[in-house]
Amino acid sequence: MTSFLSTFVNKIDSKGRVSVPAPFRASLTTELFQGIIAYPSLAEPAIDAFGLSMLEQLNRRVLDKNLEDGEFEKTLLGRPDSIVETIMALAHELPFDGQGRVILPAALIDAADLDSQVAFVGRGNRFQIWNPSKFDEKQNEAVAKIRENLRIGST
Amino acid sequence: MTSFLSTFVNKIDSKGRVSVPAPFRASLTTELFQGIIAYPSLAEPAIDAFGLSMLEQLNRRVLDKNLEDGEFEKTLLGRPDSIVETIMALAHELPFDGQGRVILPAALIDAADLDSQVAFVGRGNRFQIWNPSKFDEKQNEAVAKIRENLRIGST
DNA sequence: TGATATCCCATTATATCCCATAGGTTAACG
DNA sequence: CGTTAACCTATGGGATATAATGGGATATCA
Repeated sequence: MTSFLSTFVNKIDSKGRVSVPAPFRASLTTELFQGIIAYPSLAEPAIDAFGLSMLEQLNRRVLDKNLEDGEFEKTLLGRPDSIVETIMALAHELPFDGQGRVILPAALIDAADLDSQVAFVGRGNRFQIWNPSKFDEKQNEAVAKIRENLRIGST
Repeated sequence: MTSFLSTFVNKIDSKGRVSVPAPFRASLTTELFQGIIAYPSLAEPAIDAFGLSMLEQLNRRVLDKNLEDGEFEKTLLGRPDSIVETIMALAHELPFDGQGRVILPAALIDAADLDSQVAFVGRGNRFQIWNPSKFDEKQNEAVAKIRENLRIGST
């Protein structure tokens, strides 16, 4: 099972390139497509990302479901509101260059409000890309909330 | 598994030609027919498209289903009202030119209300061609709906 | 033979390849 | 045990390749 851990902050260079942290790349060495799938998070101001096989798993599940229902028409018609279809349209295939960098498309830069530096945040089976200062805030809030709950629970 | 991802906006030139995005063409390199199958979406103001092998796969499944149901008459007599057969009649084979472009027939231009620019929208196992501004609306609605569901689900 | 579609070549912006360097870490070795 | 060597990661930049697009010339068809 591929697994993304820890947080790394890297620079976006003048050509828009940014190094994917080596430990994350190491989790993707077995992927056929050497690169990442990335799309704007629908829940947060960040980019969600993982390897191609994760996406294909999603895709195959949709197709299999249609076919096993005998509803192959759905493959033709699509389901305009399906989450998977919406994400397919938003997702980008970002290949690694020889040095393990990717170029983030403008749409993703905007969605996560990225600047010169980006934070790669491990989330287990996927990872996220954040504006480092926004992530700090988010993280502090999350930690505070957990501590608050612990405090209440322990009294 | 061929898979169409992301959204690309390209121009229709004065001769009616439009480049199919290189990543989509790359997903079709193994196809016998070098081009796309395209038909007006029955669900949305857009063009649905994929490679020939996907069409053949669907065709085969319809035939198999008729035969295993013992409904041989359907194969011989046809079911003019079946979705698959209706789409067969609406579909166009659009070959790539040397530069990977296709010419969209007037019927498809009309169906999707296309103008000088078109959006190629990856949908996993197929892709769509939209008027870019109409697609923006559609996509924004879809994202808003998903966010709404997330918000409700998380409370 | 006129209209439409196909082939071929040119152009420009962008992305990719390749090489180079700096810093840090690990390995090797006297 | 300390010093040197080898390596890897992140980063930078010049040269090259590719994608999208435009347009002239040729072929095809009714």
